[in-house]
Amino acid sequence: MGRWQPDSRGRLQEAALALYSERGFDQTTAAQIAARAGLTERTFFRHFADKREVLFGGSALLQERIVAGVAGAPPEDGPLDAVACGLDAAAAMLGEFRRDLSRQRHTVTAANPELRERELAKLADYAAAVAKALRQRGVGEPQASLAAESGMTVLRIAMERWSSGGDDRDLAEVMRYSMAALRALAGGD
Amino acid sequence: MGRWQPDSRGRLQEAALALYSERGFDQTTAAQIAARAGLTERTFFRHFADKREVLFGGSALLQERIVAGVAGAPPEDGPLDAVACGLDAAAAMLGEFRRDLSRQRHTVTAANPELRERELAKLADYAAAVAKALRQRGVGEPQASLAAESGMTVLRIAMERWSSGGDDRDLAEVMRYSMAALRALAGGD
DNA sequence: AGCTTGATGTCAGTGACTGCTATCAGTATA
DNA sequence: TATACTGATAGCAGTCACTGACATCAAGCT
Repeated sequence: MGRWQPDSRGRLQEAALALYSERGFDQTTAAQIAARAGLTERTFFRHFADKREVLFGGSALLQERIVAGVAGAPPEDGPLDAVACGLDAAAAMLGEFRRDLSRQRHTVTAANPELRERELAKLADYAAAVAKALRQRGVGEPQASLAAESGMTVLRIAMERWSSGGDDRDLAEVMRYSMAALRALAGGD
Repeated sequence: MGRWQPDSRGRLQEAALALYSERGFDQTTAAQIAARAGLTERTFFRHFADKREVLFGGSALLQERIVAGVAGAPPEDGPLDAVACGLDAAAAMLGEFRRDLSRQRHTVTAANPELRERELAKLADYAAAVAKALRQRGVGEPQASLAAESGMTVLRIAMERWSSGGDDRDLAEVMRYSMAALRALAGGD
């Protein structure tokens, strides 16, 4: 067996979510998280750029999936249809998580402005990547950015409904429902 | 004359923008900003909650204007039309600023992830307020949130085009153009 | 004159985050 | 088999964002 326990990163993520839930984000220090994971504060900051980032471990992978969904949409699809394919990919990945964990994470991020800020920044990153994928499909500006941002808005609002328990349906269904509502709003006003 | 120079808050805002432009956000300390304004670090933090907030002085007022625009829209207007009225109000206020100052501010915020995060958080605040105003007009969920968020997306993309110099038209025109593009996207797909 | 208020200053402290250096099991290499 | 190398960690010192408690003192009020 190795010199250290395996999966320090995962242990830090678990410890952080637990402590943020129990004591609150502000009342938790990086040193406490590290100690709970059997590591030092210095090591925490080697794995995560800051105290917030530890809650967003899967975001790079999620972004890849969304972009792949958009890029893999049928060529004849319009911008918003392609974005909807990306959302399906996102729902497929997010739906795998246990819903109680999603809810716990949502409770923590909803309770703290700094964490909400970071969440929005992640969504903006996804949107930029999706806009790029749309441009590669031949969509111009500002259509590409508008479609990408609208898609991330739908993702956010659907996640909100889904993880706060306001809507009991499958995540993918909530997303399709929200997307349809958006189209109706803009189109049949 | 008073015991202190007048308008400490304004002096801090000017000093901060100047220093963030000259040396960069990260390379500027709160103490330096305060010193440039003839004040102490402690006083800086009495006026602004943190180092980022000093660049967002007018945001509360802007939010009021947008909400007033939405609330004052003709009663028969649909959600997106009401939001467009809010955007007109925003454009009227933002268009008053000198464009070179807007551009300087935009350059600074675009160059720094923490500042972009804060900008997104402000837009999310506006969106929440707009959604509330729409609900008071009788719009249900998720339509109210979707319309509000879409409106703030349009505001952001239009501001981006306008202040980075990619579009020479009047800000209000750029916003209307972007809003029309969004409607076309969702409707005539 | 005495009292109150409000904006500021002073000081000491906590904690996020960084740079540098040391350690040491595992691995490759001579 | 001995030796150098690598990678993940620990330890330590430092900067700076931000906070709480208390002091100051002009201006206005009674």
